[in-house]
Amino acid sequence: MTRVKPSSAGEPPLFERIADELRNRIGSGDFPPGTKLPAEQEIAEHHQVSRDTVRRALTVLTQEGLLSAGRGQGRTVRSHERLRWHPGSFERTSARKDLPGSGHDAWQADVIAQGHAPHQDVDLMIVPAPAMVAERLRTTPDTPVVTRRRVRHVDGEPHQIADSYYPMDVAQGTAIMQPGDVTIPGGLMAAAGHRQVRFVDEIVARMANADERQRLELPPVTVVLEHVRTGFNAEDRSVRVIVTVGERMTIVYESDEQ
Amino acid sequence: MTRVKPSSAGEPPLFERIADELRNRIGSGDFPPGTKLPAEQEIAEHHQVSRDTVRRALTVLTQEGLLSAGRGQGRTVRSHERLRWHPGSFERTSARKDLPGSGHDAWQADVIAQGHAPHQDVDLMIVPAPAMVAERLRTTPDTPVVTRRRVRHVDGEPHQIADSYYPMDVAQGTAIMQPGDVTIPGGLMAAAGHRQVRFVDEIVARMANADERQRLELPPVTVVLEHVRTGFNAEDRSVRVIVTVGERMTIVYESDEQ
DNA sequence: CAGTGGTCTAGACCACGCT
DNA sequence: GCGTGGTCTAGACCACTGG
Repeated sequence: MTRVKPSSAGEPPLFERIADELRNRIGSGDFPPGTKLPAEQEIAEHHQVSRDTVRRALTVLTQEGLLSAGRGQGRTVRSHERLRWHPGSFERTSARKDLPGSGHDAWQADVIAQGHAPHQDVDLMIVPAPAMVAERLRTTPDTPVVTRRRVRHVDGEPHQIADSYYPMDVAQGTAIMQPGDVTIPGGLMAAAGHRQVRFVDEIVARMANADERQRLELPPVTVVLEHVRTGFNAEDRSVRVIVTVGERMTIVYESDEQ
Repeated sequence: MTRVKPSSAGEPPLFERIADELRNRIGSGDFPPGTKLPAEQEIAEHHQVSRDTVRRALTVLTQEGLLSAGRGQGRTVRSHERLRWHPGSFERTSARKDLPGSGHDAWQADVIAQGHAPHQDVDLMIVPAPAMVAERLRTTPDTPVVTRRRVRHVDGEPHQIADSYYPMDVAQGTAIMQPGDVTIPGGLMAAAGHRQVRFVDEIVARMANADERQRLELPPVTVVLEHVRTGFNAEDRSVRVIVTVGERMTIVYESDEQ
């Protein structure tokens, strides 16, 4: 049944119809998350099409984030839950959310509130500034900058990258240079004597690059959200850039209530 | 030259190396926007691989938004300019940006400021509420709602979709029901007697669906940004949902200066 | 080692745009 | 109508995972 007719007149191509059918069955709960799909061969015989046609359908669904991939593993329906992230409240309410001594920053508190377990790995490095960062820190590309590279995990799975970049002179001799996952009440910027009084956020959708695919353990050709926050101090100098990249997350901004 | 070696040991697959090479040549200005690439056959012969392998490389680049596609048209390098959109300022500064009688709303002013020509098509319809909208308007799916469906063009090309949804009782008998591209100083909500005092924005990256591909004239499998704004009135009732979907745009939020 | 997905080929036919 | 990209097939071989 559900037999797909060979490329009939005018209508959408075979692989697209197969993709649509599978997408519907996933969406309708027919194939709940965790379900292992039949092998490509099997689906091909079932629909009376070539294996390659089935592969094209499955590739589309994989790129949409609905299926996992992997040699020798078969294909599994992924959970489609999206974690909500509130970058707007990160700075403003940090004083309230950072329970002193609790060891939880605003992101971790946010994840816990959504019923999941957060965890992050942090690497402290000095690197030549990537072009995008250099531009925002108003310096020349390849100038050395301090970066704290974070991979944030949720329930043990890598979930988002959050790399922050500081000019050398800002970071030098402050808590910013402290390695590991440190939580400082009031935030690293304040500890460094640079109160962040203003920020600009830029949000973009794009494909993950090779580095991101590796750090987040993503299949090839995956869509990610990129959020770049540039922070300015009281002298209106940009003193920090935070690049956050994640798949399957929802960024949430709420207007100030009045 | 630039001859790709046949699938050698351990290293990345052929099609990926070809994709990387072309991506670099595009990025380095070797193939500036507007350049027409050689035909698939030609590239295949040049690299001594099958046409299918070349197609896979080109498909990746197309999905990354670097190339245009199309039967009988060849492949062209697309402009990679991203338009900046400031949804945060849309509501707050609308009073300043809506020059009375100028016929320009905040979005149009934003586009003009970036040196481009805006234009929008508006359709007024009454439709059953899509699940996502129903949820945010706190009603049941398929309840009739009023929608103003916009396609916003930049320099004559479709650029983003901006569909707003209102509960029937809110829209009834107000300027919201006025067809066409109307610009009302102060905004439609105010004209309808519902001052929007608070909003929640949700931002997601995903693949374009069939409807969006058609309205925005996108190739299959394209990444889009989706921005959903839910507006609340003084009684904290959600009275409007605006769904904005666009490719190659940057969403910008700026913190309030102090 | 059996089964699965990932890469690659060679060829066929179709649909569409351009000139 | 020619040249282009889009779909589809059949088959080969490889790389990885799991029992």
